[in-house]
Amino acid sequence: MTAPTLPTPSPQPTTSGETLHEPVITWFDEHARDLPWRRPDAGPWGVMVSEFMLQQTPVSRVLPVYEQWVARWPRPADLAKEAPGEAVRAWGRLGYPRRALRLHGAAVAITERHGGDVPTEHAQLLALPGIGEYTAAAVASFAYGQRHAVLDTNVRRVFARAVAGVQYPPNATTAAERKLARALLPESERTASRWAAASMELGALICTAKNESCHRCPIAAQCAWRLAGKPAHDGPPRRGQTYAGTDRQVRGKLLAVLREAVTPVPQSALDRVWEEPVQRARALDGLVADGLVEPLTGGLYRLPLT
DNA sequence: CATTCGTGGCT
DNA sequence: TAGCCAAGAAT
Repeated sequence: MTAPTLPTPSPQPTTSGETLHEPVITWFDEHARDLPWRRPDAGPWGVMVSEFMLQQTPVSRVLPVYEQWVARWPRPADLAKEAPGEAVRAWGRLGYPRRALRLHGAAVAITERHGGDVPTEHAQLLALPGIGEYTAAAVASFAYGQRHAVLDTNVRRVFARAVAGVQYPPNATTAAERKLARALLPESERTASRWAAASMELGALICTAKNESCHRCPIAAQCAWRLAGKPAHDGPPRRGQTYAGTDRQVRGKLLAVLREAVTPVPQSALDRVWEEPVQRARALDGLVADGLVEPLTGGLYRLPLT
């Protein structure tokens, strides 16, 4: 606190990991949300279930469904022995129901190939259906405390602002971002996994896409974007996701009917969800092709039993 | 590398 | 109100 006898650092990289880790982790220790998948009793399977559900889906919507899932299927083997359609039904209205199918498939693979335990190796996780670069790193880091660059949309935004000095990261993850994430990764496993969770939480709570709260940010003083006067994003506008009138909307309506049905549904019932017959048929075909819907003889449909 | 794939709350 | 946005993966 006194006598700054050390020479002023002024390092080459304007933002080193050391200048970020400590304040962000300290902030996290104080402000982290108490989420069920962060509690010790969640275990690797709970972490994995949460990661599937959180893909493109807000925490608030995941919470109730997560609780139901882990209560009903406390281990991968419990889910594996269910019909895949039950996973789709229990997915409810979380969206992107293929995730439910993939999570079920991952549970089957874990049961068959890994003795029922969520694998610990990044490469093994990556080989499971529905697990990509981000989720593999997240599970390895959050569930097993390993040292991985966990690069989700929140972390990418934090890096874009704090380090690159721009408002938003590129549309798709770039090699430069991966390189930066690795360079900023703390040396020790323990610190690296905390850093992963902390930097993600910072993006989710403080360094948000809109209405960011710089006044509460632990690294505001070093943030390149803020220091530059928070310039607005320039370049091509980011493609908005349209929804109304798309096949996705039709698929959603079709699947909603099938989720509610206890017995196979006749074609006529599905026809009522959408007027336009060509698009309706295309959407239903797509669901069948994706394995989300099982066609039976006699024009009946149901959620997949196998 | 660009698209596709749900859903609902918020501004 | 009509976008905009939310812990991506697969193709």
